[in-house]
Amino acid sequence: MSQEDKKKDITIYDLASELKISASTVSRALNDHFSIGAETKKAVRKLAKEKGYRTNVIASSLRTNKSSTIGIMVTWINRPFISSLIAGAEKAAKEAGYQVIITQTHDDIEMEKANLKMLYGIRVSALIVSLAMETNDYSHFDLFLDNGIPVIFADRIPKKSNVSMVNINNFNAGFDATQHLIDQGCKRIAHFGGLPHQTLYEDRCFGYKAALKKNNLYEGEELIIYANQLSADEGKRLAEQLLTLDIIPDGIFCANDTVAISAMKYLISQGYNVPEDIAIIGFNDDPICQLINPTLSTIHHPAEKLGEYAVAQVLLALEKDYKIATTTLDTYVVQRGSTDRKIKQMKPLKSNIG
Amino acid sequence: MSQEDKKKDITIYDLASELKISASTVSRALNDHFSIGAETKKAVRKLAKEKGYRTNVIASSLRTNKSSTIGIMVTWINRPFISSLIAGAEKAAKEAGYQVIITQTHDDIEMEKANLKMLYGIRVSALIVSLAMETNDYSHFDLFLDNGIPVIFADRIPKKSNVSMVNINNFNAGFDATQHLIDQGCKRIAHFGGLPHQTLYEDRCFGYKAALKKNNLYEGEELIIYANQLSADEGKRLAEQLLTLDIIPDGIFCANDTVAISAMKYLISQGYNVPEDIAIIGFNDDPICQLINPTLSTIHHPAEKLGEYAVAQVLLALEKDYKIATTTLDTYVVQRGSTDRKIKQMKPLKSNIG
DNA sequence: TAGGTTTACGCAATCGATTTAAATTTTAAA
DNA sequence: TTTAAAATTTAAATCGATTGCGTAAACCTA
Repeated sequence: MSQEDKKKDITIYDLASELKISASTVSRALNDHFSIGAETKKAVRKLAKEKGYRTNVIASSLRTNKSSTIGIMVTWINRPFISSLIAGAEKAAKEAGYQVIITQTHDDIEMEKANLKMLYGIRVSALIVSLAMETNDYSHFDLFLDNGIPVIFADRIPKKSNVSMVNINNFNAGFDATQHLIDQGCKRIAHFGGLPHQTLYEDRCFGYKAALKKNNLYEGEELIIYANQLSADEGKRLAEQLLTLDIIPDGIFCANDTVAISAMKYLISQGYNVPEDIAIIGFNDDPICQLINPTLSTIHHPAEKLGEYAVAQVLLALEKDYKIATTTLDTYVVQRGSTDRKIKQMKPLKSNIG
Repeated sequence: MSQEDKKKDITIYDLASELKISASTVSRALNDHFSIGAETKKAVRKLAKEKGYRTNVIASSLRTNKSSTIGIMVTWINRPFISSLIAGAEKAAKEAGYQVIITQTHDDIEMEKANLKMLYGIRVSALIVSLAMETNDYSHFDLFLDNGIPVIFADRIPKKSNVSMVNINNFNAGFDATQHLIDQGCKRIAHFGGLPHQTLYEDRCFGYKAALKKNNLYEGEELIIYANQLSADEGKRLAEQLLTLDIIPDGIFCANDTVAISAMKYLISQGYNVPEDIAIIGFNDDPICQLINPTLSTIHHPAEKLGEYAVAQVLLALEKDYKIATTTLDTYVVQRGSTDRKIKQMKPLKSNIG
């Protein structure tokens, strides 16, 4: 296709000259401005439709310094709960007449910064962010905040209070997960956690500790093992480390499903029975939890709802003056095979380790 | 944050007036135009850096009718091989100085059209597309093609030849998968396929048939069962349907892993042994293949490479006049537990059904 | 040194939609 | 019939970067 063949876009000027009115009238008619007569509006819209007019959003954005686009910046789009979050946000955004643009940071701060610049460049109307794992300096978001562009942090939220956020109650979730293990008879419970400078992992850990304390169970720093990435590789590493302990725990609360599954596989390969010897509960309720054997108990993460609420906050911030707000959603335990000791106890059971 | 507080962006005019030169010179200096003196360029860049100047890509796009952004439109970002494709494309795009914007169609034609308009609206420089399942009319892409904006179809490609594409050799893949089952001793092989109006599924099916023919095995239309969505639910449905056949096949080639896994689970739940009674091979090599029991044999899909090649074609199309080209990559069989009959045959084996 | 080139830069138009302020037409009250 | 008020519409500026065209200054060459 050579240059000359390119179709030229229809502009408001084309419509204006054909209707023998001014471009400003066309613009206002298309935007349903009150000052334009009903007849004129109808005529403009009719012709616009006929001619296949499509507003040049670039020009519009240049003038208004806005777009009808919400940027979503996440760590990895292939994480099930992240894509659910996006799906929820897309749904809500679409209903409100907004488009959504997605970028991923691969958990890398530099990419986070680069994407941020890009999204700022295309003048997204608002931004929904799930932070990169390492991020603990938030100054690169000032570009948006200083310009009054709403930023909503979702799930991986920053440790500062003067920003809008949607998240889950990680403390309660950690507590519930641990309590669930306790209810299944676990006496010595380990925790595979994410880096505690991310509040969500810290809170899950706090919940875990609180449950131990409430039930008068042993707490010890050696029971908490941290993962940098919460990846499958890390899961194996953590499980290996777990097995070096003097007393092997009989329950593990993992900060995500990926680590839980990987650890479970490794422990089983080493001859441990799950849940009899070691019960395991994950976090997020990824679809894979139901596909493995034993199926993985986990905390259900309302990721899709989180996305919807994030957009709801965006819309509020866009309509009114910029408001700070935090929405916190609840989670619940999903019991599956990896912690289901009740049934097993029907049959004679070999005694737990530790 | 109220309106008045907003920081104003630095423009080339700000730089120009401070340096007492014209805005055009600033613009050219920043773009390294040959006609600008080295001294001037240095001074402009220095001040730009100091002042934190950031080019307004919206204004630039308006003027040039281009952006430095590549749009990627896929069906579902949470499919492992799709996110790999995106990762590959992002990597290649980044190296070439392009940004990437992702949208998903949820396999819905209307969303495909809406996203297309949006991406056109923000003047992406090029588009990489994996088609929605139902798409068999491609006229909505004319908006791009008629305007000389490169469109590269990836993986799910259209049934027309005058467009650029990157894909895998689905015929060979289907052949290899089937041949692999045959090599494992399967005599009667079923195929769970995607809708054949998508060429990739059609080709896999052709490969399947060709392998049967070459090995003089029974071919019958009842052995081919089509799925609309290739989802887990469908996988179960297809397996149920398979069990209604007069003679139960001893091997299944599934058009994706999701269906394969779901079908396998169902068959095992019905008392069949995999791979002894029925061997199963999937397609894509999703990570989950290694996590289930038995592990799933599959066709490795070079999705990430596909993404890289797609961007390579974009860059070619952008540099030169728009060229049509097709890149086809090879796949290979990954043998895992679900087809591993050789080892089992060491021990006495109950005879295959059918 | 006159005339021709280069080099380096500025002017002003342009991209298309929006918006302020002003002009025009219509309506309604006096 | 006037005239103020209301309802429409328009002209022109604007958003910020790019670019065709023009030109002054510096540099050559014969």
